Amino acid sequence: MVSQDSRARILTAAAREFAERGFEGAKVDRIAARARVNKAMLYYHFANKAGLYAEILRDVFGAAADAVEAVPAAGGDPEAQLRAFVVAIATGAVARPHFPPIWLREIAEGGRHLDQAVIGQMHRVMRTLQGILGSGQRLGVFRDVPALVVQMAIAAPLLLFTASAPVRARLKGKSPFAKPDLTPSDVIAYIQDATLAAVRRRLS
Amino acid sequence: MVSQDSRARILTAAAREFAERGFEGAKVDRIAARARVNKAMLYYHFANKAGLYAEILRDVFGAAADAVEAVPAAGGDPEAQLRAFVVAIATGAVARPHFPPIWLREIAEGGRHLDQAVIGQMHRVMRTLQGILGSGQRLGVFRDVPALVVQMAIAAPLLLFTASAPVRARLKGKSPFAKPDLTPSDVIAYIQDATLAAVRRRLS
DNA sequence: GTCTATATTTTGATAGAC
DNA sequence: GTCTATCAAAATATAGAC
Repeated sequence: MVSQDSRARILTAAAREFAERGFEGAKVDRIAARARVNKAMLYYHFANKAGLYAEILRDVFGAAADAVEAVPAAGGDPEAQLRAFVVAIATGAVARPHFPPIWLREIAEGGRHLDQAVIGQMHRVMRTLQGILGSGQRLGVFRDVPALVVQMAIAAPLLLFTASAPVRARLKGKSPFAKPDLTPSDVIAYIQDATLAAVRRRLS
Repeated sequence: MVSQDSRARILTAAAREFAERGFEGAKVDRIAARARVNKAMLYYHFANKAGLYAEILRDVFGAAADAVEAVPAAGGDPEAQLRAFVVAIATGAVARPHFPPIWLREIAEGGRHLDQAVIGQMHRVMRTLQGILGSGQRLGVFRDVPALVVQMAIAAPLLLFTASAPVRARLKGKSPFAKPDLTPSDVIAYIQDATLAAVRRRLS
């Protein structure tokens, strides 16, 4: 159907617009223009700006939760799973480039637009990480660290690194930014190392 | 002078409003109301909304740069300085609670409002960290890691933790958030450990 | 320095024809 | 499903008196 087409185009255009400008900064006219649909079409498919935004939030967080939950399902020892968890968060963020800015903004907003569906998806991520950390503790290889802190120490640098790509590109050439042309892999490797070192039971 | 008073009140009110709502979400009427001044007063002191925002950005980033630069000035071995660097970032963020959300948003925005002054302040922070890492490398206790990655792995979790306080408070009681009532010190200690473990030269 | 009143623009949203 | 035309509210900014 052609309607599916226009609806889908609106969703991708809106994701971009919300990522670049935030909820208030995003303009309905601009979303319609980017999607190459009439503004009235947008209101035919979605109740209003907030409803459109909510749908994108659910999609974005749902994909992250799915990627993360695939990690323990794939098996492996706790250390390998923790490394894979970092990769899952990172690739999820890279695969949907609008995800990091939207998430950062949502946190800064105090979660004003988070509905029950999205909160549930955040819980799925946390439960998965808690599972990995718990199994490591039971095996005696991990010490007892609050999962929320570990989650933040993993996700936050990845989010900031991805979201800051435009700024860093703009500042390129000017000293200490992007000096050695950092790749996502550099960041992933560092966070894997730091996380495992911090979580591992000290042999002493 | 009474004018200083109203000007200062506008600045603090604006910092709060921008932190809570972002540049577009912040409303001039609301800033004036929160500052208990007439809206025309605001335009007497500041050219426009963007000018007011720019002034707050400069203040916010300048304070962070100052706090960070005090660290090497205080001396100590590289490991102690790196720990102190983490504390400086964290206390800077806690002391100005509007700083984390504003910074997160600015990154998500692609640095649209960053002027030369603010970029210079970011450079001061990076240069300081590079100095600490470099001295550790020359002593053979640190390995060679890109300063930008280390900076992100330190600042990002602290920013997210502080900025997410409102969300976490709202979600309190509901499972895996705020389970053991995390304090900033918990996060600081974890990041210090993780950073040092990741940066330290492996003995082997 | 401070206020009232108001101009101007932008923007979210809808009515109604096709 | 799609479009034109348009409304109504909000929001930035200023003129001008005190």
